[in-house]
Amino acid sequence: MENNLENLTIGAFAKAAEVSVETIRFYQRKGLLPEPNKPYGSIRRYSRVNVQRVRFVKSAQRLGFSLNEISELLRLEDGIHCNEVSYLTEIKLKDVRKKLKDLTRMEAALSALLRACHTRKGNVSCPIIASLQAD
Amino acid sequence: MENNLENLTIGAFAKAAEVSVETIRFYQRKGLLPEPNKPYGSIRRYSRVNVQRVRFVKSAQRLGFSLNEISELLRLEDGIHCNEVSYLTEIKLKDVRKKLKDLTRMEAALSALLRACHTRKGNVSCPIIASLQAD
DNA sequence: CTTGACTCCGTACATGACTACGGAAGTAAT
DNA sequence: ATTACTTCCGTAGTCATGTACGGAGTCAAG
Repeated sequence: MENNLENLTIGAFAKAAEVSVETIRFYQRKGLLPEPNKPYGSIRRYSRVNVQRVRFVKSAQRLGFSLNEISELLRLEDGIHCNEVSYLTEIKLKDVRKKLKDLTRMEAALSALLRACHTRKGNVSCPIIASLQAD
Repeated sequence: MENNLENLTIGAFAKAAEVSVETIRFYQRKGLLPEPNKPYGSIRRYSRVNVQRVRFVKSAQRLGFSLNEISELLRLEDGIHCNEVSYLTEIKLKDVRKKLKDLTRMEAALSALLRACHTRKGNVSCPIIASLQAD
C-alpha cells in the first residue's frame, strides 16, 4: 500500500473525471475541489476519490444547479453540524421536489406526444408549455 | 371583440411574464418569442398567450435546459411534421428521464439526511455525491 | 399641448462558467 | 543529457444569458 490514493497527475485525474485540466483548476479556485499539497519542487498528485466529486458537479449542473448551489450541496456531503445542515437541506429538498414535479409533467407531455405521433400519422403538436404550468 | 388578444404593451407583457422588458427583447432576437408587427408610427402590442411561453422558458431553464434546447422543445409545441417530431421527442424524452432518475436519487439522499438530522442529534454527513453515480 | 412615463433600437457592459495561452519548471523515455 | 510531453500559474479570451444606457419617438393624463 504505497501510493494507492494520491496517485494521479492532474491530467490523469481530469481524464478520469471526463473534464479538462483547466476545469479542474477552475473548480479548485472556486473551492469546489480541494487542491492537494504540492511536494516542494515536484507536482501535485490527485486522489481518485475526488473523481466522483467532479462527476457530481457535472451531473448537478445538468439538473439546473449553479456552481454556487452545488457547493452548498457539497457542504452537506462534507458534513457540517446538524443545525446548519437542517435548514439548507430543507431548502434544497424543496427545490429538488419542484424540479421533480416539473420534469414529471414534461415527461408526460413528451411521451403523450410520442404516442400521438405513432398512432395517428400526420401533424401533431405538443402541449408542452402547458405541462409546466401552475404550481 | 375589439382588442382582446393583442392588447399588452411590452412593459405589461414583461410584468405578466415576470421578466424584464430587456429579456423579452432578447428572447425575440433569439427566436424564442415572435415579435408582433409594429403598426406604422406606433408601438407593438403583445398577446397574453405568449406569457405562458415565457414562463415555460424560465421553468425549463431551472430544469437545466439551455435556450437552444428550449427552442427545440418549443418547436414541438409549435407543431412540425410528425417525422421531424418523433426523433427529437425521443431524444428529449431520454434526457428528461435521465434527469428524473438523478433528481429522484438526490431527493432520496436529501430526505435521508434530513431524517438522520432529526433523529440523531449531532454530526451527520450525506452521501449525496453517491446519489448521482453510475448510470 | 405639455409633461412624465413608456417604447424602440442599437450598442455596451456584466456575470457565470469555462477555455486558451505562454513561459518556466518538472517528468519520462531513449 | 536530450527531447517531448506535462504541470504550474497567472492572465486573457470566449460563449451564453442576460442588463444597462441613451437618444429619439409615442402615449395618455391633466
